[in-house]
Amino acid sequence: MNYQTSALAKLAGVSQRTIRYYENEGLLIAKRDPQNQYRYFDESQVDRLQQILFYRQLDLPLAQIKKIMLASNYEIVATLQQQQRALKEQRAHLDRLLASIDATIRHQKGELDMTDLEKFQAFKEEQLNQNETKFGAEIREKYGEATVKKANENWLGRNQSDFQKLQALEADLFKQLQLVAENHDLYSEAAQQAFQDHRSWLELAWGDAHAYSPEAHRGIADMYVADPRFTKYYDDRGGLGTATLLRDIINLYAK
Amino acid sequence: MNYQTSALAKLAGVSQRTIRYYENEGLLIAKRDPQNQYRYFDESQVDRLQQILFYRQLDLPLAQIKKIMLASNYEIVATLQQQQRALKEQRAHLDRLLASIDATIRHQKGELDMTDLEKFQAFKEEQLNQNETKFGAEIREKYGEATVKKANENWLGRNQSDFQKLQALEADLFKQLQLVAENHDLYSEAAQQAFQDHRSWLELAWGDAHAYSPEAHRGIADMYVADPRFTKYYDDRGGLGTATLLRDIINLYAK
DNA sequence: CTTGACCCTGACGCAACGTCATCCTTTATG
DNA sequence: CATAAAGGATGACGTTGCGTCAGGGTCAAG
Repeated sequence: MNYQTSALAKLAGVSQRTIRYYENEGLLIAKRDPQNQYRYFDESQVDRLQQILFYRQLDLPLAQIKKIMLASNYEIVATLQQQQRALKEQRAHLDRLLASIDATIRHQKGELDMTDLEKFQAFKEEQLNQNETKFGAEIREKYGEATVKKANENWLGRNQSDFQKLQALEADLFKQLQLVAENHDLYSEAAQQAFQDHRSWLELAWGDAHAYSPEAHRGIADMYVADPRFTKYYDDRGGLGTATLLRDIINLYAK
Repeated sequence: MNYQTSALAKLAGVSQRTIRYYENEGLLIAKRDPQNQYRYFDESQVDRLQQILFYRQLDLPLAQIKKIMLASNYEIVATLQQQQRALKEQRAHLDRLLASIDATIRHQKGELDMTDLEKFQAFKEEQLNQNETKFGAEIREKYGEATVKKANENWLGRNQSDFQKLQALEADLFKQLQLVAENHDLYSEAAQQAFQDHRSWLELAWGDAHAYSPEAHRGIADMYVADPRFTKYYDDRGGLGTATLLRDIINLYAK
């Protein structure tokens, strides 16, 4: 029993284009009528197509499917496990996005007075996870890929209580910065306290993935001014000039 | 303060190509130096870019982002909610795929004697969910989109106990079909019981989304023979010719 | 004045088909 | 048997969001 293109397409519930495409890609094999070039598929191809569609369901790229169908059982399992990891990662990604989108919606609705912190926090997590932020890029250059990776993992694995400590430290940091802004004294108690707050924040944020160093601390301080995302964050919460102030304080004490 | 392309790109941690692309798409606005066509972006564009990247994170297509940034608060929320639904759907999809892939891996490893039923079940769920199966297509033609949609939701929302009832009905169905195959009597008790089993299965599978009708029942019976996926399924479990037998029985009694 | 370092504008590539447009057979109908 | 409708085939462009050259003009420094 031979199927023509449209018959096979109907059987499998896909388009003719798909059938032809698969044949062109070498995933399906058709006999050709030498007169009119019509394609004819036998039952074995029906089975093949079913297999292809099964793997396609799992979002495996056609190239992989092609290999898989020639591969040993062992290799198939390896491929599937890899795909499994990829899908799990995707799902985790979606979870983060959903959390973020949810916060944003509630913010827009005004139901929740979402602080910029939350937004920024979500944004940071996402950026850290994707290893894409300039922050990460710069640190990475200086301290190597592995260190940053550990730091990221550490950040994401942070638990609720650490998270709250971080927020508390930030709160005090802004309080101190407020004082410094009022008395204009970089050598005041408040300034020193601000520096300590920020240093503690950093150490906690980095966890044991990366030991504190004054150089790195100053590098980050510079970014607070150079990167508008961070500048905006600090200026929004502490008033105009806060990012610059913080940078100056850090540069003064981080030695 | 004006940023050139590369400066803005670095700030945001994206490529120059991305910046130019966004400008071409009208998402960012640049002043041009009339002499050399150099782009210059002011701070407002930095903010815009941040917003764009935020929404891009949520996997919103650029076209949507373009609209959103001109839209009212209300419309933004609507768009975000839509996106939220889409993402949730994606997550559910991933969950199903992961279940399927897990079963397949264990099957390949031989750890689990996955019955074809499980595979088929997963396949069916997936197909139903995607509204793509020929089964669905044909029913849809006959009874309209809304009915099928309800049926699908119903199927997917099915609980464990219903699921087990369905399997029990199928088991009995195959037992009766076995008997009919042996005595070759379409008018036997077994044949009538098989018909009743299948009818009950159908009604349970459709839930209250769609009232039973003999025409639909016969349509489905025909598909059991026409569609090799279904044919294979029945023949594998009940022996060669089972699909045809079942179709004949249904055509006889469904009036 | 030359040399990099930058900027610009095309234009192709990617993944997996959907969707024409154009042309050739096969099949059905009058 | 002529013609029309139906179905098959082969390009080729469109889609999405950029990555990645290639080719060419521009600007600051030595």
